[in-house]
Amino acid sequence: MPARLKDIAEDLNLSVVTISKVLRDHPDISRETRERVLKRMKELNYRPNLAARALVTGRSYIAGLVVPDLVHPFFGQVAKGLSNGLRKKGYSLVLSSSEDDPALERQEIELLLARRVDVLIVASTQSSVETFHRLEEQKIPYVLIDRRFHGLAANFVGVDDAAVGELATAHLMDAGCRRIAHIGGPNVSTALGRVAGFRRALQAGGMAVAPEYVEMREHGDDAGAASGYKAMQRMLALSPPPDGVFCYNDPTAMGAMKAVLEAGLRVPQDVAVAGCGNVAYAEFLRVPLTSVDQQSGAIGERTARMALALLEKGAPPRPKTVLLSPKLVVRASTLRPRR
Amino acid sequence: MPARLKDIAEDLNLSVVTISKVLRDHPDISRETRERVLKRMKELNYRPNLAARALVTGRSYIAGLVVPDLVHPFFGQVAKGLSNGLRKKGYSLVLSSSEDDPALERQEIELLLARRVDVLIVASTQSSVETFHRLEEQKIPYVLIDRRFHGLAANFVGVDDAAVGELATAHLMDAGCRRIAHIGGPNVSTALGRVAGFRRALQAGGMAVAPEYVEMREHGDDAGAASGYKAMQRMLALSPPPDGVFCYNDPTAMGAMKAVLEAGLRVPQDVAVAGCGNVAYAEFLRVPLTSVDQQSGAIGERTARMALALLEKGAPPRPKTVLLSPKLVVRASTLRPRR
DNA sequence: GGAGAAAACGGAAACTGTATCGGTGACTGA
DNA sequence: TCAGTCACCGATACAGTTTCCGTTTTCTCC
Repeated sequence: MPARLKDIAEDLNLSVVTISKVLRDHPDISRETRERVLKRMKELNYRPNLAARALVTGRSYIAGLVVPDLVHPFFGQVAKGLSNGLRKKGYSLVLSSSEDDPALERQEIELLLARRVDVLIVASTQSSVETFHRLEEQKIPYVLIDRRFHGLAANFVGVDDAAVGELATAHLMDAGCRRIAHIGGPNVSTALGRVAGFRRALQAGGMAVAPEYVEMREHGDDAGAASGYKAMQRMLALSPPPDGVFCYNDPTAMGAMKAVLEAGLRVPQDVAVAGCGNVAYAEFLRVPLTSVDQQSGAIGERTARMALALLEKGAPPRPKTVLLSPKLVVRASTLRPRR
Repeated sequence: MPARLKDIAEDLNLSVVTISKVLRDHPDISRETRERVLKRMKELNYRPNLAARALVTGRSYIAGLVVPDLVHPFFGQVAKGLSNGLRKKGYSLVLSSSEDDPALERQEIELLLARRVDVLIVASTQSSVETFHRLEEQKIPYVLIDRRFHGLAANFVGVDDAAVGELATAHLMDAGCRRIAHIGGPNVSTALGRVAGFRRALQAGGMAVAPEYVEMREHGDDAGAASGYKAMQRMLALSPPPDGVFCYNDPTAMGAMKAVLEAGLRVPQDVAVAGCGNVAYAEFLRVPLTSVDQQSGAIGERTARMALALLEKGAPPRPKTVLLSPKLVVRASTLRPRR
């Protein structure tokens, strides 16, 4: 059994209150007693029972994180940044994976609430905002990351998805592509934002958006590669086929690239490929992949900052939005000679 | 404020004890009261305060996981498998990243202990076993994963690292390589096991182990690619250079491959390359990479099983070891015509 | 009708820590 | 000498739940 305040108190003929005060650096303890107590604490290697503390203070010093998929490097990076940011203030991170299942996500959120987490951070797969309205009723501070909801005024940290789409598409146009396609993702804000940026960039460049060049696919991120592969195969059968494609994310882009190469075409000469996410290994791919960096580390860090601010300063009158600017990382998959 | 047992009790003119019993499906409650209580719980959407419960039962229903790096896909997969396995029994996972820093790891373990986690799961970066002896003194159940310690009898789940080395090396020999090199990792059990397997396979095949063909590198996993790149460059300057290389992990292999290609040599014809980890994108690399699968998903799942067994059945008299068999996944990077 | 048992419920302590407020003794200053 | 102040410490009352044991009521059966 681990030592308790009471044990130390008895050993030293003091009251638990005194020990507790030492623990919390309360001023009205003499230097002498403080040292005796600290010494004894060390000997017993005492650790306060945080569950007990949470019970009385009403603060658990736990943040809950719910992500759709831990294996996705993006969420891994976010979790890392978050964990590092929170650690400094003594917060722990409890992690839930929703497996891209809205029902499971709700259930996990319930569990986290039962644990009385101080703040909730979620990359949601919900299609409705009801869950979050409930959180607001109960005044649970929460931060949405990556994906957000139209019409829900919530604290949010993520990348500017429209800018992602614009950036990649403009770059493809710049690289000389004339028939630019898009392979998109499921029906969440990220995918919608990116395709919107894609359209906007094409229009700004005076190019039409051919409907057959746009395909939005419902898939988990893990199936991205297979999904991109199939979509690209279909597009290559068109005549004329696209000569550039912007993909919702990097796995999708990898699948698309595979389809292009298998069809006997070259990347980037025949079809230029750009992705999003800037995965660590983008450089080592078949053809090194041009990708839009989502700033995942920064998202984690900014989210930690926002979460801590919520806890320390209370909820701001108007929820804050942090929109990070994406950065284009150009590699061989779009590097083709200008003509 | 969330509802408490007391609130429900007062509303219904019952005692908290009764409500608590309903909550835990205790038999001695009439069907009628049970239903009244459940109804009221639903109305208030009551959730038991798990911190309070933990305090009295002494069980937090929390498992602590400490990994060196969340971004590494291996640990992401383990965390996912673990989280899924534990969820079924109502356990949550609190996550700490040690950033490959032994001191930080110890500190995080302390924090988890203060939270009174029921079980600790750690992929340790410690060089000494002292931390774990302390855990044993305090009778904290724990499971080591991935990396273990010579001379420490602890519950362990991981892959058979010697088999990893043997499998990859034997395969390279089989592919006709005559001068096989190894680029190894830092001084932890995984790297040591793999190099041991490497040596054993060579000896079993009647080949000598040239010291200049073996390089063990201290690096975090993130720096793996850079590290593999440098090591390979050095080896290619030897005469004769190796014609096959088994790398500690996939990032290292990617770096090595880059060095080979930059030197104007071909993979696999001039140098065959094998890695370990079987990362999701191995198929899409410059040359699709042959890799030994570490069974990361299975590790997570088996660890969850073992952790739950520890909690339900108590610690077994002798710690158990689960050694998973690695599987070789052959791709183009070692596929060369037999002569 | 009364013993005994079963069913349904509740009182009180316990878990470990924190907050609040009050108390004690020593010293100050007039 | 005595009120006032300060430094230090402790009694008590929680926080929300479980557990142990006890009580009350009803039922069964001879």
